[in-house]
Amino acid sequence: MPELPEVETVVRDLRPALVGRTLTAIRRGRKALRRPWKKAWESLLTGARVEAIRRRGKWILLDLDRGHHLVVHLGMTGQLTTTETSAAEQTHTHLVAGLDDGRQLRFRDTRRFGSLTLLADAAALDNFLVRADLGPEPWDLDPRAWHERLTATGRALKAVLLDQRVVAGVGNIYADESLFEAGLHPAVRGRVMRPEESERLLRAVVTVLERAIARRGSTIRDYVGGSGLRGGYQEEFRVYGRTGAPCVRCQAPVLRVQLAGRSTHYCPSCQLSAISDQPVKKS
DNA sequence: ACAGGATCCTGGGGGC
DNA sequence: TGCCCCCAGGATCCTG
Repeated sequence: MPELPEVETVVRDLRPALVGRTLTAIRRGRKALRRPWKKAWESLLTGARVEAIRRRGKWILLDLDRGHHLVVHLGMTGQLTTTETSAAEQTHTHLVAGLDDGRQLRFRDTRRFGSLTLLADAAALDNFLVRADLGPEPWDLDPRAWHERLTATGRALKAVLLDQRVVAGVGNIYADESLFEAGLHPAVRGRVMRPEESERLLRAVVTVLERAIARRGSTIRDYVGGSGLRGGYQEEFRVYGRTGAPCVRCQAPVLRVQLAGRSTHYCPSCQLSAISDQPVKKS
């Protein structure tokens, strides 16, 4: 579910609620998540104080005193929230951490594509992020390097945008919305991009992500921010999930195809491109 | 090296 | 009500 704007919203919500707090009791559920949980982490976390909370791509990083880092990925349906201890525990809650102000930090994830990992020190965190091979945050991308990366591949733009090694944080929603913003067809091959088109796409990605952050991300079904509030950007979708509905610019029906294994939504008129005539499987 | 497909998991919605 | 199929904000492993 959560892409960069949603993860950023969770981090911003949790910052005032967590920084300076000490974790008290830790309770971990029985079901496995995407990465194995080690029992020893429970005692390492108990008594640890949260020094900072940050985001890198779609990863949430909790910096603890004693040098540990708790790394959280929300997968498709993950929720990381603080709540009153008295709040009823929802189904699919996999971690509950007491806080020294009497509240609780909870991790809930219906589909269990998310993960919780405790890393021992800064070196282990560096190693973890190196292995994840994360590309730059969108606003740190050098336009020339971005253009070179695009033209070095025969993949469709949609596939490149979803590749966390190229740019960190973009997922299915914001890839489609960015391509619409840039007026580029999702099936265009990176190889044929001209410098001004690459730059237009990069600007579109940044613009769309910033708009989405301002609206606290998008809630389609599961997503909530760190305080439990839903996002609002889904009200501003121009193509994502609007199959068959009229394009907001030209009224042509929005199309949906499969691309890079994901549902892809676009306006065949506004995102028409002379170089986009590659066959695309209808779905 | 690269691209595409299958896979992990649960739940909701639509059609019959 | 039940059943079956398709769909879902992601990452990773396997194949060709």
